[in-house]
Amino acid sequence: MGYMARKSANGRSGWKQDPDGVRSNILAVARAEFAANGLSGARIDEIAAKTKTSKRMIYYYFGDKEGLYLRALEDAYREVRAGEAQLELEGLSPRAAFARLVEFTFDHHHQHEDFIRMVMIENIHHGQYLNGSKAIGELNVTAIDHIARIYARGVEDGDFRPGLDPVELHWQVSALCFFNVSNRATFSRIFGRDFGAAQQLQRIRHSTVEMMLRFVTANADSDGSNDADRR
Amino acid sequence: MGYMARKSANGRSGWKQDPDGVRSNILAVARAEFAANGLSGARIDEIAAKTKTSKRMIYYYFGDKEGLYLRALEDAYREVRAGEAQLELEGLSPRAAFARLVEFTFDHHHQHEDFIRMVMIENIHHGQYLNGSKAIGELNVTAIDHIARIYARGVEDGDFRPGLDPVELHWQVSALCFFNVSNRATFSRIFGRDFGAAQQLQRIRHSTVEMMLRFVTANADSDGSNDADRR
Amino acid sequence: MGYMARKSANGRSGWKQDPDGVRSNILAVARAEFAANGLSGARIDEIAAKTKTSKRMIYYYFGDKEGLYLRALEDAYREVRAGEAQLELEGLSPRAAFARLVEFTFDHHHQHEDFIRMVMIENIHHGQYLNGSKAIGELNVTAIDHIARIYARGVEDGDFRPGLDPVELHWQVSALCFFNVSNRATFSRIFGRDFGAAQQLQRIRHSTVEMMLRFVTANADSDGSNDADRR
Amino acid sequence: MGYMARKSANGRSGWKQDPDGVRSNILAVARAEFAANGLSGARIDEIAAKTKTSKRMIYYYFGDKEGLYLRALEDAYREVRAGEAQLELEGLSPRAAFARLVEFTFDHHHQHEDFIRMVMIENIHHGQYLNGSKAIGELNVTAIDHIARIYARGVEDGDFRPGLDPVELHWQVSALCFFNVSNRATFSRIFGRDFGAAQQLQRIRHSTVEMMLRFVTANADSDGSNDADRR
DNA sequence: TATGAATGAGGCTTCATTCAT
DNA sequence: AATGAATGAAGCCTCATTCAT
Repeated sequence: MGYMARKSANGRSGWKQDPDGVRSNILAVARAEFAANGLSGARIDEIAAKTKTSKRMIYYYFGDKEGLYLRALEDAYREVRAGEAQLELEGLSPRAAFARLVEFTFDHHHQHEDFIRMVMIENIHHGQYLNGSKAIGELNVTAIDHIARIYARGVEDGDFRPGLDPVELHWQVSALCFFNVSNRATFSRIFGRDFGAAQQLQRIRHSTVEMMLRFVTANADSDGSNDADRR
Repeated sequence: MGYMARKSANGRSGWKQDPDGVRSNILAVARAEFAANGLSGARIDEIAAKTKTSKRMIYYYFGDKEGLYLRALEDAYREVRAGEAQLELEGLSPRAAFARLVEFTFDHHHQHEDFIRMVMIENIHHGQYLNGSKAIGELNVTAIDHIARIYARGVEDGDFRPGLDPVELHWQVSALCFFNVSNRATFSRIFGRDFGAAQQLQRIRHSTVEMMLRFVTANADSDGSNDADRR
Repeated sequence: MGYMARKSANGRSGWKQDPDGVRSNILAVARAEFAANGLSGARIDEIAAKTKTSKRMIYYYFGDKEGLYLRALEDAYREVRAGEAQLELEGLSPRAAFARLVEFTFDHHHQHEDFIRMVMIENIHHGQYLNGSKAIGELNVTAIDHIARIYARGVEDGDFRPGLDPVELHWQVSALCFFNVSNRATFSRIFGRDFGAAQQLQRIRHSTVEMMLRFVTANADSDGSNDADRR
Repeated sequence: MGYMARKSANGRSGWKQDPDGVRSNILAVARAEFAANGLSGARIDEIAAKTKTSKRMIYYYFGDKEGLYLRALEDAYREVRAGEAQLELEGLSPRAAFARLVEFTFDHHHQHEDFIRMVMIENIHHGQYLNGSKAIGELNVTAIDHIARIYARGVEDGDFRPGLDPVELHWQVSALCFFNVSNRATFSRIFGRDFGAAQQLQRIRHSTVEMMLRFVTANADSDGSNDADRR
């Protein structure tokens, strides 16, 4: 729609040409294909076929397969981060906000399997494409903001124990939520249980929230953090 | 080594004929290559070149690329499970044993990056090869035993709260330990911090143990598990 | 020639781009190679080498070896049927027309050994490729027309006996004419006589016409068709 | 059974070894495979797998694939000729004997599809293997005897017209009977009729006999053999 | 006589990419 | 901006055959 405006602006509305539309169409198809098959597994021909345009246009706009992959990857991050930005937590208590954040992350990951898969694929490639990306830097700075703010409020209130690192908290939440999507296939196979089933999902979602809350909560007594406590 | 014995047994050590040796040599190379490049990214020619034998023998023993991949995957599971079986926890208290188990899992995953990558790759393929594996069933039955036993002892002692599912505990430990290896590349890039650095690793390892202990510990008071507690 | 016209039409005769020309060139070469060596005996490399274009184009236009084979087979049928359509029999008496048809078939088969060989090869493959062909249906509908018309006229005139099936007549003519080409090699070897020699060919051609005429001719007396007549 | 005798003769009946048995087992399997798939289409591995012995033995006994093929081809001829020798025609009238011979040939070909296919395949190869065979000469001399004798008797009786060539008669009978098996697949496909169906087979069998009888029968009047007769 | 292991050569096919308009 | 035709390089795999015992 943004590009529609631009199109009519140049007074050529009868035209078939629509650069931005073509680009985003290609990107959407590419992301799905890369997510489904990996970088080397995806086929340019297949992507082109599912596109509204031709194979030649992919090269015209993205240079080569790796260029297309990188753009699709960046795009996936962009969309997911935009979704996360919607989250409204300011009115809640630190505990409630933190719980909400974990639940949201859990659900969000669950709903964006393509994104999860793109990240898996990029890690398979040792993050080499992301390392070469200029665009990725600006995208993720804010990812840590939510959790840092909530945690700070919780510590201030005396509800959360001090000394924890927001990035590590984010790391832990990510691990618990990401794994549930990324490793579902093998885990389900090995343990003969469908980890994608609604009920199972609910149980794990609940445990995840609980686990994170227990981790940040300021205990009256021991904090369980030193080896002496193992006894 | 089994085949070495056989080889020296027939007194013809200058000889080529050694099926088991050839097979395991191929498998070792294949695992490394698949782990490094994925299924479609790995090259049979490359694998063959790094082998003591020829490309032809790969087909002789494994049929095709997918057959080789599956065997390499099964083999990776087999080796990792064998390593886990070494763990001695019986003499320890439940808390100490549980902590030890988590540390072990963390370290073990860290030391077996190829295995982690094989599992990632298999998940990229939606677990389709593992689903077709007959051998995988018997391999993972015992994976849950350790944790189930420790947890049971902890509950008995009153140290751990009852009502938790050992498979889910295993799932959580796995998530926290797996993610640290699998997503290190992208996470490091995005947050500008090296999550593979020794110090960082130690911090996360410690937090992981702590998080799991806090999760299972029977609290005198609140358990933080219900929504009402969020307030 | 169709494509030559197109080529000169755009005034760029030095040019490579000529899909139809490339396609038909490949098909012509492929037919010859398949006819000479069979489906598995023919080599894509060999076909490509004899082509004006590259091996890659074979796959571009025909998908795979079997696709190429099927098209070559269809093409062989198409050409032969087109040749048969040239036959002008309307001015002749039924006997003369029938004789002419048999002679034509005999000569035509003789002149199109590649076609004969393609049909042999396809029968070696149990007709499986032809069974999968959509194009073949429309090609052969008219094959029976000539003979049916002539036979009808002959019956009307009282020259031919009624009750015969045009398809079976066609079958018999085909058998006698086809075999002469298809089995010449073994027959010549076994009976120590060159069945491809001009004189021998003439004798057999003559006998074939005679045999067919005797078969359809309405006899005044006995028709030789029932067992009682064997005596 | 022949070789069993020889085996016990050498007093080694406890042995597994049985050269002739192994040989004939290989040959039987090979013939079936070659007949089914052609020379280049057949697989040595496949043949070996269906054998009671190993692939190595094929090379031990037959040298190479072509050697095996030639022996299988010769064997097929041998068996078929032996079957034909069983035919008893002496007590019948020339007409009845001739009819019987045609019927027999028709049925015999129908029942020995593998033989038909071997001959087709050998013709695809321009008879090159048969040309190199020493054994084939002695096998087929007698093939013409039956028909020559019957024809001579018929001419003597005045029943058959003189001047025909027994080899050509054999050629015509062969053509009509062979084609029915060899080209059944394509013919059925093209004319949408199952030429292998029992009823259809009976009709063609009957026509074939009739056609040959009409061809040899001495007519009172015209014989339809010269061009003048076409009018 | 018999055999499992091994193999070089060559087959078919796919892939990302560029050409020429 | 857009395109159908064309392609070199390289991938996977199969085959008949031989080796060494």
